[in-house]
Parts: sequence; structure tokens; C-alpha cells
Amino acid sequence: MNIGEAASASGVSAKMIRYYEEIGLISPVQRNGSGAYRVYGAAEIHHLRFIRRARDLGFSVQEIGALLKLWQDRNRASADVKAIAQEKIAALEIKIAELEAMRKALQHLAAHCHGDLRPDCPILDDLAGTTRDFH
Amino acid sequence: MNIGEAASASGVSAKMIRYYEEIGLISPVQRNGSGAYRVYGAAEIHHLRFIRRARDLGFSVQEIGALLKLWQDRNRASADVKAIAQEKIAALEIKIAELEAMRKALQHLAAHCHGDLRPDCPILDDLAGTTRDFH
DNA sequence: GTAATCCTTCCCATGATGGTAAGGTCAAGG
DNA sequence: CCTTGACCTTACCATCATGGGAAGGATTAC
Repeated sequence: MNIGEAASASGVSAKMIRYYEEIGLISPVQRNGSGAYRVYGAAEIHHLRFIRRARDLGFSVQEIGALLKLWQDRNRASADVKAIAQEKIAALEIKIAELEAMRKALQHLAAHCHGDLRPDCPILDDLAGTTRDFH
Repeated sequence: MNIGEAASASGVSAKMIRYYEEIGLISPVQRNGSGAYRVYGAAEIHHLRFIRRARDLGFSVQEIGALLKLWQDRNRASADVKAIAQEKIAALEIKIAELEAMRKALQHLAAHCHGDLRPDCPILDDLAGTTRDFH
């Protein structure tokens, strides 16, 4: 299987497959007879799917490196994996809270903005720091 | 006021102040006698605070450019500002939903992982795509 | 006058991804 | 056997906002 086929089979773009190889997330695969083309088998596709799924779940490439190691360590403790997942959950919660705060603040401002042709605008007033309390 | 003082007065790092000038978000400020140092006054600090606040609310530098133009246009329609804010709110909501989905998926997996010394781990099973339905 | 602190510009790095360009390889069909 | 088109290769650049550092000039305090 060439890289293009591996890409569509795994959901990871050819570009990214080469990149993951370059940074050492996956080891270099075999090449074809002339050594020109990368050749992928079922095991490699499996790896790539793993990576793809982990990316979708929000893990960074570095974290995926750790997960891959654990995946291949038959004696791993499930606690090690769970710890990584829980750190990620905590990070997600922080990020979500930040975005929620932004959303709330913006919605509050937008709710008080006429949104018509008049120039008066509480949103800009807030950004400019000239807000009079409009509660 | 030199750039360092402007930085602490506005909450925007000196590095970023120069960057914003470089990309044209703010216009070049006056220089001191020898022309070596940038000099900031109250108006510039006000601008920088505006930028800082808008960044905190999640606006990109490009969007802030638009907001700054509107801010300085006395005849702007508040609808124009509100539209930008609402687009940003919508984008935030999409991002939040994505992160929430990740968090949910991870929490579901983590809840089913023993988290002990045994190697059996539903999290890795899921990533590997070998999950047997454990509902 | 000297030392310390600040400022300047320029270059590099981040993280994960996409784009492009120049060129090599392979498979199918004539 | 040769051409053509599809695919692959590497190498470089761009993104977005930010920080780091180096080399050197300006200013300020003593």
C-alpha cells in the first residue's frame, strides 16, 4: 500500500504521515523495491488510525507518543493511561471554562448593543474601557 | 513613556507592541529626540488596552483591526460591531461544543478504566479501535 | 565617566497543518 | 518499448500570536 492509500485508509493525510515519521512519532516504514516509495501494511494503518483517533480526542502529538508507548507495552498499568486521560480532561475543562467566559462576556455586551444604524455601541465602549455600568 | 512602561501600563508586552506596529494594527508612534526610542502617550495606551481587552475576549488580530476601525469611525453603525461580536460568539460556541465532545468521550473512557496496575485498559482499546461495546 | 538598565533590530522557535514546486517512479495502454 | 498520467519524493514556505536571544546603541543614575 502506498502512502496515498494509507492516507485514505487511516484518515491521516499523506503530508501528516510523513511528518509523523519525521518527528519520530512512528518509525520509518519499509520502502518498495527501488527504495523510492513508502509501503504500508495493516499494522501501520492500525498505528495511524490510533493516532488519528487520539488527535480527534484532543491529545497532542507528544501525548500520543506516550500513549503509543503504553499501547505497545503489554505490562503497562492502566493507571498510567488513565492519568494521561485525566490530565487531558482537566486541560479541556480549563479551556472550556475560558471560552465560556469569553462567550458570556460577549453575549452580555451584544445583548446591550442596539445593533442598528446608530453609532452608540456598548461593545466598543467596553473594549475602550469607558463603560458606564449598564446593569 | 518608553515601550517598557507602555507595556506594563497596557498589559501588552513590548514584544507584542512592536509586532502590532509592524503588522499595521497600530500606526508607528513618535520617537524620542534621537529617534531611537518609541514614545507612548495616553492615547496610545488607550489603544493598546483596547487591543488587550479584545484579545482577552477571543478576537483575532485581524478582527481587532476591524474593531479598531469601527471604534474610530464616529458614524459607524452599532450593527456592524454587533455582527462581528455575534460571529465570534458563534465561533466560540462551535469550539466549545467540540471540546465538550472530546471531554465527554474521554470521561466516558476514563470512567471504564480501572486505573490500577493491571494492563487491561478501555482507553487504549478505544484508540486502537478494538473496543468491544462496553455499555 | 562608567555601569546598569533600557531600547533597537534581526533572526529563530513554537505546533500541526496545508501548499507548492521540481523532479523521480510506476503502471497501463498503444 | 515508449509515452502518458497518476502518484510519489524531498525541500521550502506560510499560517497565528507569542516568546527568546544576540549584538549593539541610548539613556539614566551615581
